Amino acid sequence: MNCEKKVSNALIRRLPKYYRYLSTLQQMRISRVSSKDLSQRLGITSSQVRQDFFHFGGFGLQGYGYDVASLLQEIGCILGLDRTYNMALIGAGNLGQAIAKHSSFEKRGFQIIGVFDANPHLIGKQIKGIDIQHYDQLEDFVKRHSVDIAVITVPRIYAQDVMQRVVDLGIKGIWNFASVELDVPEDVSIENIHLSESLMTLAYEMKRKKEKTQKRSKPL
Amino acid sequence: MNCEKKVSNALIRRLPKYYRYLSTLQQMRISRVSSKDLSQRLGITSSQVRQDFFHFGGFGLQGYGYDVASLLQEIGCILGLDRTYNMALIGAGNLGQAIAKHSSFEKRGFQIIGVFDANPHLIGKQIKGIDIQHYDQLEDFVKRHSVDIAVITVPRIYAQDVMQRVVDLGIKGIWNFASVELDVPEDVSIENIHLSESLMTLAYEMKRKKEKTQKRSKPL
DNA sequence: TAGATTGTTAATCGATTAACAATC
DNA sequence: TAGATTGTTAATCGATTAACAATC
Repeated sequence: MNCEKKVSNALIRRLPKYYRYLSTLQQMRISRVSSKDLSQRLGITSSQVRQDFFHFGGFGLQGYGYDVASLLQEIGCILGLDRTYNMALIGAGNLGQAIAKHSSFEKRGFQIIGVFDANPHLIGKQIKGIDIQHYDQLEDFVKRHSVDIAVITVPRIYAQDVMQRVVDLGIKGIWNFASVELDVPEDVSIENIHLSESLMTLAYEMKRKKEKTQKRSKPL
Repeated sequence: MNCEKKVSNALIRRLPKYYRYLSTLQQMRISRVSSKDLSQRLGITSSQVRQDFFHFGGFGLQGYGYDVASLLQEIGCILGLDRTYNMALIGAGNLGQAIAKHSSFEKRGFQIIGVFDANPHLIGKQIKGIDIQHYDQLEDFVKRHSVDIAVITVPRIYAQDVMQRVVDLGIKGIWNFASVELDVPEDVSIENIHLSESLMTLAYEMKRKKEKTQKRSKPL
């Protein structure tokens, strides 16, 4: 019944924020929330909050607000968090190992079931009880296990090749940490974590704020 | 002369992408690029590319295109990459250590000069030749060194406190990896890397594409 | 009932795209 | 000069905000 209208990218990016805040509300045993509460917390207008939920059919009750538990469930369902995802991590360097050890994804149903690297010194070592296997064994592993998402934490120069291999093996989700724009086929989803882009954006913001402050303190 | 018109968030996010691609072009010794080339590479329209650069005054030459070297320099300057940034990393857990060891930021002028943690077992160990110091020594360190950016890689529950401390010490830039929305003062810039939000977005995209494929293969 | 707050349409705002004159 | 490609304005598109009727 929903999913028909186009969902803007901006809205998609807000959904996890709603989800996260609603989770904390639930932990705090708060059962009810208004669009105004939500808007203040996320720094947007209450109009937008209502418009966002209306987009998916509207989950609230006039004069009351939204029920935290059911709203959380609805958004979780929209986001596809009502299932688990198996992930294979490729590239067991510093970042890859840190991601693999990061436990908070598991709670949301994202579990790393295989770790791969091409460096022979790493093969056989364990991360969180998972053996690091050689990259050549990826194909075999994917055939024997259901892998939903490939986490790419290899150096940038290998990223395109790894992506191609992963796509050829039929994996439809890619979480890419290499700082390259990967061209994926239409039926494959990709999410990028571009650390250096984030730092550049931070530098830009800092520069702009500094200029503004200086201009204010030194008027002509 | 520039910086007067408002720069949209969407445009700010494109600047690092231009910058990165121009860097690779320069490495490949390609000295000239057209808005069409750039647009195809980044998956946007050439109109937008020209509009983007026009926003900052226009860096091209009619009938020729853009000079890679000078465009790179201009964008670097806009982004504030024409200087170096000293960073203090707070939270030397898995993710923190991985970030500290990640060498690619240094090349762009972002250098980690101090690492802090509250865990006594970590104090005195080294990451890339930098001693891990106790969090209590942060204040002293900031007084003796120029710290531009604080990298927050502590568990989410401590993030708000760490942010407050860092802001009180006069640091104007925060790179936050904890999955909370931090309320920073107006003169402080913050960039968030929200890994779990990224994963949720990926889950959403995968779900949507799956539905589309199923609908196509099983029409009523 | 009166008060509160959503659902929903319409208005506004801003970003993207189209178009073409300018000019190298 | 002719061809190419930007600079720049105008048109379009889409997202956000405003407003208020609906209704709990």
